[in-house]
Amino acid sequence: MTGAHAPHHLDAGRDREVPPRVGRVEPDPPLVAEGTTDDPTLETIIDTVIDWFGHHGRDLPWRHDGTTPWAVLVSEVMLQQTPVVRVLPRWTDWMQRWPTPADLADAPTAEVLRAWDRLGYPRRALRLQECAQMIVREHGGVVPRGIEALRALPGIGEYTAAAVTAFAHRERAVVVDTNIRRVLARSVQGLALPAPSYSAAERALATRSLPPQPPRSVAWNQAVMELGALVCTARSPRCAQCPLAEAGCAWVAAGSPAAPEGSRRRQAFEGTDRQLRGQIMAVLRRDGEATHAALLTLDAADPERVARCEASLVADGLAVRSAGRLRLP
DNA sequence: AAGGCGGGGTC
DNA sequence: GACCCAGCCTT
Repeated sequence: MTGAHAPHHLDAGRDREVPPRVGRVEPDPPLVAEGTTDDPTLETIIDTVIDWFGHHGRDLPWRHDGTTPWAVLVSEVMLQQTPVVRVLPRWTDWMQRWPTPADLADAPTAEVLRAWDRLGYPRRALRLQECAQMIVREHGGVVPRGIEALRALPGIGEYTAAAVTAFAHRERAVVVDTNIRRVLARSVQGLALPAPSYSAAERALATRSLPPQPPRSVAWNQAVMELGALVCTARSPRCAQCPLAEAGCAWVAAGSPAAPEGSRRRQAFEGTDRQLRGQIMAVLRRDGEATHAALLTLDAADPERVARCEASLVADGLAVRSAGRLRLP
């Protein structure tokens, strides 16, 4: 890490001169890579969004020049379903404590779970440590290159493999997260929101939208994700501040139609096993262990549920039984 | 394709 | 109180 605190435009600035204005300011590279396009509207969108990122992108620490591929991978895992602001302090502490895969591989798992704190989905912490161990054992302690090798690591799926390829290795990758899905759904497809489940058609659209070569592809990955996070948000999109509103956004052009009345029932959380598991893990993080009797007080009305959750935590490797108590592994 | 899996901020 | 968040994994 250089320690530099260059304001904004970190990645775009490093990868490519930011175009001074909307529109094409230089010829594109030959369209050799699969999934590229010569659609002028799409080209305008790409240049516009990259330019916007140069001025408005956040100065996030894992974007700093010199951040190791491992540190980028850790950030991506932490960011799986957890907002940036909550990840920031945990990531900083984590990387200071365990800077390399070998460091994390050798750490006591109980300490790993404690350091994960309340980021949620603590199975991710277990998988991250397993991931570090696999990197040490099978890749000489170095984060491997290539989507296939990355996806073989525990906890690394399609998105994270692509994100590590783009943001750590600076190679071309089809990165599609919830932000990018939403920006493409609106700006290209004219939809208020993407469909609930990710489709092959969306993957094809993202592939088609991706510039043919790095560093421009990487700048696009980063910029479009940031636009979705800061401007083209799920709930109240800030279209007045959006560089695409008058540069070809299909949704705005269509009059920003509302989403069809969605009956997507979300899972409830109150009263679920997921909630109780979280409460049990909070006790274990604090005390290291707990008796069954103590855990029963978390839901005195339903001892079966407590027992079920304890058992599932053990089955997941998040806790172990020892001397009649539940404790961190 | 659907459902489980945390936790907290926001509207 | 419902919705959302740089998803992954199993069924």
